Amino acid sequence: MKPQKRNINLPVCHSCKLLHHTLMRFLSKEELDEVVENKCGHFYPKKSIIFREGVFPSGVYCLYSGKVKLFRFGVDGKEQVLRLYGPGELIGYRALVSNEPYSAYAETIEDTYLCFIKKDVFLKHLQENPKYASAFMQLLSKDLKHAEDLVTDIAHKNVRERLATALLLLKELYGTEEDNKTLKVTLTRSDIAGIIGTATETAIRTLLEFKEDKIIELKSKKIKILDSKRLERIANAIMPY
Amino acid sequence: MKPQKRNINLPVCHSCKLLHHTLMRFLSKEELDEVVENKCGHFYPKKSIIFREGVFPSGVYCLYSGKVKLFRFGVDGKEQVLRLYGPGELIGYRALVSNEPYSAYAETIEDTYLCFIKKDVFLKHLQENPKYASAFMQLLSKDLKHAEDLVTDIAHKNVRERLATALLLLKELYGTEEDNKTLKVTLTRSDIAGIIGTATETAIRTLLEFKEDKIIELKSKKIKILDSKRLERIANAIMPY
DNA sequence: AATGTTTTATGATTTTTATCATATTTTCTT
DNA sequence: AAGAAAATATGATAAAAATCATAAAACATT
Repeated sequence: MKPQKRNINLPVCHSCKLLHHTLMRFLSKEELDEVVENKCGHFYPKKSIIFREGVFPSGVYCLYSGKVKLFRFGVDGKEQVLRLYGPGELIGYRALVSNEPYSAYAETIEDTYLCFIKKDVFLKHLQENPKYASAFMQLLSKDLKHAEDLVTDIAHKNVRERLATALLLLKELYGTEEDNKTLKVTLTRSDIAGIIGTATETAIRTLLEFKEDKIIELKSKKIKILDSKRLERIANAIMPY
Repeated sequence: MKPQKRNINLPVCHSCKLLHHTLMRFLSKEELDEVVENKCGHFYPKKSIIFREGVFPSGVYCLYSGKVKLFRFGVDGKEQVLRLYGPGELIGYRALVSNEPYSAYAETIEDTYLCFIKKDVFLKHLQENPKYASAFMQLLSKDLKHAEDLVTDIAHKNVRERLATALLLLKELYGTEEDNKTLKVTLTRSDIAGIIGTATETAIRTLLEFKEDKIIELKSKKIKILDSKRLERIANAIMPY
């Protein structure tokens, strides 16, 4: 049988190695105590759903380790990835502050540990700690800019340009292995199609095109970026590529 | 010669008819005094630029009357409209709170009056007034949701579906004339193309298709919506349309 | 190691939309 | 009101990407 989501002990925030990479670094010791009392750790195996569209949030998730994708289904029934998350990032706050049900799905793309923080504490700190609130506004702003970038890219870049953009983003976000070239994420072709907003077959073909052009190397799901500069030129539609 | 942007006296916030529709309703009388001392009214004729990509913001704009579009240029050189604004709405806060240059252009789509509020006061109130801050977070969240909706729509709806979506949005946002059917906004076909992210010719053809189908009526730039229900079905890709 | 399932790959075809060219209409300017 | 400029309309064609079908490879499970 498949492994399930389960409760797990994770470090208290004060001693969490990620504290200084998270929003929580703006909380006081006392506030952090409150968080610790109102959080609990979870383990989600690869490909498990953290939350679903339509459900009302009862808190936020803080990613400890692993990788998560936020996505929706389009009217054509295909997945569109809106955002990828890595360690230290908060997930699911948009719907919470809007007092709305989630408008997207969150799913792990590899085995993931995270903390769930209860709504009340999170909102209380947002109300009471101006520095925290201010950092949170910057986070929302950054998300908004990212979403607007995505709109412009999907509307005005072709598949080749979007794939190049996505590969560079994946390198930036999740990093590479010791060779400095092989992406640390493992995604199916259909995940990649969901990221760039295209059909799976088209994503496959474009990846193979890049391979032909010696821009990348493919070893099953592993992608090795041979020529970042070239990808940048393609991503920004600088002709000739 | 073309009329230019010019300074204009607009009501003090306390007696502004729009106060209760704006974010500023969360400010105290004293805070509102400060805003009044640090704002100034402007008139922008139709088709004038309010701000440009790349410039650092020195405040926010509060729309008094008129209509504004926020847009970017895609790598293909075509406009993509990210957001449309109407009376009572704040414009240009995203870049301000991120401490970044504008990442888009704002342009009036008709003669527009607005107030410019200086950065320092705006940020001060955001720091000091938790209710104001909280309402602002909700605004950012709403923007984020809207941008994510746009991503999904552009990636997974076809032109017909996107045009239907846009026409309904225009009706909702800017309303209709006395007949309850004719849109109050006047947009060029190329503006519409920019909103739905397509080529101008395609926007024209799809509008004419809707006219053929008796869903809308076109009288030069005026669009009359004859069958909202049908537009909704098209927008949500409910087959048969 | 064998088997079934999922993912990837590849070809052929269709559909959608962009592009280019040009005509017509509307709007603006004098 | 006339003339110029801009916007709209329309046809022909090209390009990009989706879809459908099927084969091959990779992966998971027993």
